[in-house]
Amino acid sequence: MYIVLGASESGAAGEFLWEAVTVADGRVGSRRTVPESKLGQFVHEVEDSNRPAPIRWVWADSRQIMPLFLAQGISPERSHDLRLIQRILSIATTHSQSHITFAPTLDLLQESPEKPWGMLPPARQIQGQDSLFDDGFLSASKPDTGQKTAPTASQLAVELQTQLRAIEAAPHPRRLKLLAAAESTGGMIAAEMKFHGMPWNKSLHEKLLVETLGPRPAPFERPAEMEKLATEIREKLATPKLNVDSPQELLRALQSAGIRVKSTSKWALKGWAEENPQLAQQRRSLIEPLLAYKKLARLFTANGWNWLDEWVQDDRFHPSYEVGGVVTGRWGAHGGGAMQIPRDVRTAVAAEPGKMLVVADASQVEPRILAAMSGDEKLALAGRGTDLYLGIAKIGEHTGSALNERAQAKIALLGAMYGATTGESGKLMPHLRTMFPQAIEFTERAARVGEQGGQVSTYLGRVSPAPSSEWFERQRRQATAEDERAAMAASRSWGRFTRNFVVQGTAAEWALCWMAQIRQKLRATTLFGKPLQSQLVYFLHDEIMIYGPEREASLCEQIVRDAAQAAGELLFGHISVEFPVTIAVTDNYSTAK
DNA sequence: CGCGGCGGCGCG
DNA sequence: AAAGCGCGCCGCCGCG
Repeated sequence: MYIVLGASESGAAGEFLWEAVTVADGRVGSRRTVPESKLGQFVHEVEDSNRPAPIRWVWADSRQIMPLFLAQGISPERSHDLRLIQRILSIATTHSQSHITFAPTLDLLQESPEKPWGMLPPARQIQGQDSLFDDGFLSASKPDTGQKTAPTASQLAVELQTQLRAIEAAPHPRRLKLLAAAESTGGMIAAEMKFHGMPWNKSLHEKLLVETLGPRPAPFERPAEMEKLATEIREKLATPKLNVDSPQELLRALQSAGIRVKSTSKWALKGWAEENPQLAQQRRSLIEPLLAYKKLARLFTANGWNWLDEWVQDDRFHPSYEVGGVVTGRWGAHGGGAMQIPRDVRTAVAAEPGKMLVVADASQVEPRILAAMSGDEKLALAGRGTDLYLGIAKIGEHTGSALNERAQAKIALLGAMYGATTGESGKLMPHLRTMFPQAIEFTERAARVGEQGGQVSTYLGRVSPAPSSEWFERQRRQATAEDERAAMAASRSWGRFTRNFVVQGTAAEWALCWMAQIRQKLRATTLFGKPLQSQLVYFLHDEIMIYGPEREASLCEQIVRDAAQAAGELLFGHISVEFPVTIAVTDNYSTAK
């Protein structure tokens, strides 16, 4: 049963009124008005009295409603986030003639039941998107006035039914239903993570900053250690007024000093130092301070004192995640760079006394997903009970293949998923193809669809965007040899995108299911008759962090492992692909892994 | 002056 | 100085 939560139509003055409307078997049932301050209590009571019959709460936007629940001390069990699901359905329907049902387009995506993707019609059939809600109908408040103009429960109930019909009419309703549930749970988890925050020891962080940069500088000034290095660099280059932060100035100064690099990047500088060991010591002694300066500059600007002031309150880092913010369905994050916390800075992520961090990292998710999607039993077997890359190397050894080392296996497999053609990865590809023809053929089919301007889909049904009209224009007009070359390059490039999309996107779906399973198990588990206090506090593509009392850590560890395998089965059913997880129970993030 | 693009670097 | 995917953030730099 669904219960839709939207604005009440009886817009009384004073406290904001919500309305709850039940929807079951496609019919709207009872209605009830709930004042905002009682919303959490209402949800809690309804869930309790209906247990074990599942209730799925429906709302416009988790980002709006979840903070209300969390502030009232509850978090619903299941949900359907209309904004998130509409986005998933609408990408698939960019081509659709109809804005009522999404089904016709989804049918076109399906060549045959065995194939998880197919071709869409050519670009000229692309229509303007006719979503019901392009006007921001689903947004719950007007940014300019801050006034609530939330959609009513009745309006949302209509949208729900539209979405449910579209899902039922899809080629794989079970999969799309699972995606809707997982994505919605992701919406709740993201809100919970933001609410609880990640433990962040401000004084440890400050200690790290002072030790590496020196004391906090005055505004607009460089920290002492950076200034020292800058002075050293200016002296060695004989350019007293050089701004070390300016790539242009720096590049010119380097070239004047006889260091013939094409860019000032770390890689270029390291490469130059390696290629010219015979050159004067003074010149190489310049590279080191320069690299050191870059390292410090990065720490200072990205995760320095200003960052601490802005993002860490009361020893908690509260990042904003954007569920499905990446085209492939991965989460994005805005503000605070939650998904780029440098290794060195992780020392600041420390457990308080009596608490522990459970840091779990799923091993080689993308190649395992490839094995599962492509049904490549040999690749699945290579990863059973062991490191997948090592498993591949061992197979290579037994069969006398040139691909017989772990490092090679990793480069080759990543290259296959990214579309590498040159370098070591390109060289190893033929051997990989011989070993795993089914998996390799799968990635190449995905690439071919993209090269021709088609769209691909993840296993659960998230569809890749169509190329831009400029892309199609480039394919159409190939007057000169230069045009032809550009068209080919663009085609290949889009092929690499779709090739990667299916794997990265399905891996993101696996990760969503993993987290959803963890959340569910954490909620359902008790210790000495009491619910667990441990919370999911961080997520990074294939890694999660749980924070809670030390005594719960081993339980959490088991939950995380079980959830990983359960996620695989939820997606693919019973398959021979394993999803092993590396777990560190630690009081400091930097010591994990 | 503000803005967007870009080089550079952090993460998976 | 990457190759070969997906991101966010910072400072610089050129544009209007």
